[in-house]
Amino acid sequence: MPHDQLDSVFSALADPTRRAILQRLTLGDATVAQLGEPFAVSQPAISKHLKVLEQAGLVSRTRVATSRLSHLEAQPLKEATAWMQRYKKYWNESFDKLDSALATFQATSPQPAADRQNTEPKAADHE
Amino acid sequence: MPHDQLDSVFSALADPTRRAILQRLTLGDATVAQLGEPFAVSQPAISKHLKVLEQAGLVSRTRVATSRLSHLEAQPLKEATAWMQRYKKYWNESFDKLDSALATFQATSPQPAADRQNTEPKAADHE
DNA sequence: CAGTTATAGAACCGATGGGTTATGGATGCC
DNA sequence: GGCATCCATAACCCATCGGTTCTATAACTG
Repeated sequence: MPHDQLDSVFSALADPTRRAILQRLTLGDATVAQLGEPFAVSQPAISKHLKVLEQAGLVSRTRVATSRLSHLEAQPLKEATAWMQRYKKYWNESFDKLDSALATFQATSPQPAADRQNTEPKAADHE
Repeated sequence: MPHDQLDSVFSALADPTRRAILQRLTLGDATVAQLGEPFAVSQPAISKHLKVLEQAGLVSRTRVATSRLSHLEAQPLKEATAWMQRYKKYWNESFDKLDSALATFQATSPQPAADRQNTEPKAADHE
């Protein structure tokens, strides 16, 4: 999963209205009007949310008569979960591991005052 | 996990620099300067990212001499994952279930054209 | 074909986000 | 105490976001 897809999925999920829409879609496909009904916002606002969800790959849409049915596409959630799973082993890490990071290099100029340093990640490739 | 905590966790994760910082922290605690080193941004920018991560509960910080060490706190990731797990059963849903949603009510005024309707979620409580 | 329904798009607005530079505060060192 | 180092805060800029209202388009209905 490329960065920007994670970007778009996480930022789509960052909005409570959009999360509620996804939850609603677990009950089955729905029209824009139906999806908007629980919320005190205008119809274009819902359309915008759906567009965000669609671009994140979380929703697909099909025309049915004058309506457009939204359908939950959960695959990106699977991939986002996969990304988070990397951190599983840190979920219940004991507190006395706070100091586990050790100095493993002596690098350039002004060293930070503390001597608990880590290896340089350098060109960390952002995932 | 309350909404706004999910909000802050997901929006914290929506930024690639912040995700990279989290990943860096799996190697061990680090100073602000160390965390910023891989990125072509100013020091205050990193401080801001750390503040966002801290407020999302993803990072804790302790003073050590003049530095402040950031420590990964993965617990919110566990909870965010738990939220996503609700969708697990939709991850590999077969396509012919597109129509699985059935009309289960005949409600108010203008019915959408399609007859594949769902039960009204009404006052869906946003999770 | 005219009208109605369902939705999308355009234009706008205030708030927020990520970035900057400049400055201030806390701590360690001589 | 004075200075250097590490970091945070303030003030600002511009882009994006979530919302609005108004209008346009697409498809059924009579």
